[in-house]
Amino acid sequence: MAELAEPSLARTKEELVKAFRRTEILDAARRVIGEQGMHEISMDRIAREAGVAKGTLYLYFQNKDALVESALEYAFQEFTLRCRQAAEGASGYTRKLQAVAEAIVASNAENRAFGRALQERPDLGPEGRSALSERLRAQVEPFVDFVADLLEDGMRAGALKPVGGRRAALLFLSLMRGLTMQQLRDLDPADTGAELEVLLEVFLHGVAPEAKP
Amino acid sequence: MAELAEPSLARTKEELVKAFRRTEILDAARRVIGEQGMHEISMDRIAREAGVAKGTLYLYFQNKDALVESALEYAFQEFTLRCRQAAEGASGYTRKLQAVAEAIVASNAENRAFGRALQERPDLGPEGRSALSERLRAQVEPFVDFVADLLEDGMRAGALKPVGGRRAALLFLSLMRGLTMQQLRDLDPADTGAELEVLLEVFLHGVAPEAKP
Amino acid sequence: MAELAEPSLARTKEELVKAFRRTEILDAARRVIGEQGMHEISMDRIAREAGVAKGTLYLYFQNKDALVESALEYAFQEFTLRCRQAAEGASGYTRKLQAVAEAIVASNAENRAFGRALQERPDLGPEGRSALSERLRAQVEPFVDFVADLLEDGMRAGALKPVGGRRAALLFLSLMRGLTMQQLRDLDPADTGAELEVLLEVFLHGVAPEAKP
Amino acid sequence: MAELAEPSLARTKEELVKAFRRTEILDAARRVIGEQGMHEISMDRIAREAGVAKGTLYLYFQNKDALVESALEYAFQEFTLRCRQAAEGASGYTRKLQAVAEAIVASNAENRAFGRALQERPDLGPEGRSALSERLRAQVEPFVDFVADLLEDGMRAGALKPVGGRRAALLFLSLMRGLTMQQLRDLDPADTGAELEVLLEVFLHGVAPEAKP
DNA sequence: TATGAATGAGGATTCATTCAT
DNA sequence: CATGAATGAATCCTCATTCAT
Repeated sequence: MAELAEPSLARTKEELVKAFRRTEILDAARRVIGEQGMHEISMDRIAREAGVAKGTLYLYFQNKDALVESALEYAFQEFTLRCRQAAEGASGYTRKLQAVAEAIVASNAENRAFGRALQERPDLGPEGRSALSERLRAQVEPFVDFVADLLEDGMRAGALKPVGGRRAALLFLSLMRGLTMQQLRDLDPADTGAELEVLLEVFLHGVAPEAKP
Repeated sequence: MAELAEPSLARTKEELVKAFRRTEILDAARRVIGEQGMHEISMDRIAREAGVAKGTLYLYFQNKDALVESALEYAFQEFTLRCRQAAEGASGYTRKLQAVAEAIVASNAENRAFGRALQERPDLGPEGRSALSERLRAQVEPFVDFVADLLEDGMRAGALKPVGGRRAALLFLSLMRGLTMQQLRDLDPADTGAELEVLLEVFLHGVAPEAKP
Repeated sequence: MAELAEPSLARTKEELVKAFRRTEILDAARRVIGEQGMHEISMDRIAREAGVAKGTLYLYFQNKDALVESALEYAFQEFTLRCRQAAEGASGYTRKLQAVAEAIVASNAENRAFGRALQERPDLGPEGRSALSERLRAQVEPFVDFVADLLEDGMRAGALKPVGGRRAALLFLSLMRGLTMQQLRDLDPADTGAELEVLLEVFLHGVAPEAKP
Repeated sequence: MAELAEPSLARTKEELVKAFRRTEILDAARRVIGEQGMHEISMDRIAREAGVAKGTLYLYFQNKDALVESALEYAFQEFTLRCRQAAEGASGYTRKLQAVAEAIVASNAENRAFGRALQERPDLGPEGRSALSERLRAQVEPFVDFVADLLEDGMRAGALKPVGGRRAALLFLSLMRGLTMQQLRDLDPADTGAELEVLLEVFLHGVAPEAKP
């Protein structure tokens, strides 16, 4: 019986190894992207970072585009998951929002690739609907929707103006992106919390002083 | 006399011609950046667009990076000027802010290079303080300050919460960048106005419904 | 006893299996050569066609050149055998020649590898006396001699001008190669018979002494 | 007036230089093909042989295929021209044929590329109708026709059996190809003349109607 | 000063071959 | 023995930069 089981076990083991290697490469690619940006990376550099030969990359990915794309997808998946988990772990619409915001900040602090990708995606714009774009968009859209749903829950609860969940989500994410880029550039991690607080305050209540009736 | 004057005139004329050529090249580069993005451009393409030989580019710029950098600087200068003029042409802090926002949107609609640059700058981040970064930052900072001043005027007049002009400016510009990127990607120009209105509303008053006393 | 016998039997069996595998690989290689030509084939493709792993090929052949060479040798052997059998099955010099010609045409129709090899051998020429060349020549020469003998039989019987069997054989085979290549390229199989008839007519009546009544 | 003429002169000079370079590269490619065959050549090798940088090749040819194709075309053109001139310089159908045969032999002796190409063309066969094939075929067909016309002239004069000029031409060229390959391989140049004589003898008396006394 | 032909370093990709399992 | 993942040398091609004219 053990003998019968072995092949399937072996197959599973090999698949695990294969999946592990793939992930190692994606991790390496993510690191390189984080350091050099999406546009300056070379297969050589990724291979060195991953500790494999150049040719090996082509065993796991059809070509450079596919590899980069997968790496971004992978980075984004992790990022998304983290944000969703953060939201689940909090109760109340405002706290959920704050949790997501903190997850974004933390993700970015640990892994620059996502911030880079957010910053550099070259495939936006009408002429840029490349294959790369398609797969990434398939990741980005659900995430925007997730934030939008979060905000719409708040609206329904009367905690939010009815500006439309998706619009509000995009505005919120724009603000977060700005913070992310400050982080990438020069922000002292210690200050990020304070900045985030201001950001949420402004998002929720605006910069104008409250009208006194 | 004409003969004596000519050399100096010629020199002046030559300088004019030289400056003109430089601008022509920068314009061409800006167009190419707008079309293909910062990372896909080639010296060949710029030369063709500018109607000069490839070698000529190196008479006016030390290398590709310097040329691209100058082109972005140039695009940014024009953009900045336009925003300042818009602000000057409006009275009252809120109207000034709106005017600036409209100038940003219009700039972007007419010239994609600036939006592209905003989107793709690969040189941010601590390790990315390349020569390119330095010069651009020298442009970006004063512009942020300009917006910050605008907002601080509002604060002083009681029209703004005291969140700090610079912080408020960065938040505002983050929101504007989000809109800019939507524009680049797919936004119907007709809708941009509506989106802008929502954006300003949120920036000023937030998404939370006003507290009812 | 069975146990004692087994090892030798096993060895024999293994040898059979080994020989069989070898032949399978050669067959696969021949098919691939027939489809893609000698120069476009890859070890990968051969392995896939043979249904074995790439590494296995190296258990049976030292390297790609040796494998390709053996495959051509193998194809040529079969071809040669077929021609010899065709000659044996016919009586009379003219009929034998015709039978050989038909065997060549048929071989080529069924298996393009030989025609391909004939067409593409890159190793001819003084500087090209590669290892590949040597082994193939060891196959080609006897075949030319076989045709030469056939023709010399005819000469001896007075049915042929005394131009020398080997020369005549080479001329005959040149003509046949031309027909083979027409076949490879575009010849309608139905027309091949007619072309062959013309070919033999030209060859025979050129070399046959004029009949003096 | 001289000044007006100059630019056009300069242009002509540059064009000459350009054409010269192109020819130099084609010559180099032809040499390399002659030495290593069509399939083993690399752009590196051609560049070295031509004494230019690798990149330079791409100024004159779009890619490797285009270069190889042009080189074969070039080699074939020269070959064709030589054969036609040989035919014009001789009178009488038999002498013309002999002159062409000698031109073929001489071409091949001086320049192996043509023989190689004849030997290796990988683009024959139904599946091989590549772009390369098209251009080469456009060269080969007229040459076959030229030989066919020559032979048909002989037929009309009664010096040839009516087997069809094109068929006869293909048979003749098959025989010549055989001789060419012998040359490439090992034939002593001194013997080539004798072989050629036999070849013509066989070809002619095969196709010539039998003299009826 | 302007040109654009020439350069060659650099990058993506393929594939024969090896070797640990 | 058989496997097929891993390797890395080899190859095509691009493009920023130089320099003779």
